[in-house]
Amino acid sequence: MAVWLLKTEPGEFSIDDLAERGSDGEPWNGIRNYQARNFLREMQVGDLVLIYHSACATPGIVGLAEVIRDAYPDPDALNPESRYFDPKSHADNIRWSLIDVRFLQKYSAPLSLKAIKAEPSLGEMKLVNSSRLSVSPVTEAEYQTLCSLLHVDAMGNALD
DNA sequence: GCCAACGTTGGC
DNA sequence: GCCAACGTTGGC
Repeated sequence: MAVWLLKTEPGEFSIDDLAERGSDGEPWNGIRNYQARNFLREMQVGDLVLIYHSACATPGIVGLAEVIRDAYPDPDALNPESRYFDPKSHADNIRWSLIDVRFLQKYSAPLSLKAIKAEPSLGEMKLVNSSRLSVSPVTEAEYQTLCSLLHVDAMGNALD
């Protein structure tokens, strides 16, 4: 089971919005970057997903989700009415993919980007050194360190 | 709102 | 296939 990190702007779609979706989950659409898309295609049902809030007052990791549907072609790419319309995609060749995720946890104490950057052993995180990538893998070691800083277990439950 | 970083596009 | 122009991301 792999661990990933997905960015979202809370003004667009926040961890609270994901929580409201409950077990139905949410299609994580709108990824329009090849590197990010390729990571999406590697994701599998059951993989864990750290949810990161960007472009907000305190950017950081705010919660945990899980993948509930493997990557599939993004129908928005074919819809001229969609903000995610892609004129270069065609019905027999859609360039973009998405996955579905569902809410697991909202951390009572989020982990800020500032705190992540302050931890030397997290210096190789894609989040840190490839800062514009909206979908990125998290290594097992990185995940353990993050959980430790968040004071949670691997399933996001608070440790006291 | 500024702007640095960087991915994408398209002319040549 | 190079690279300048352009658009987007996202921290600050």
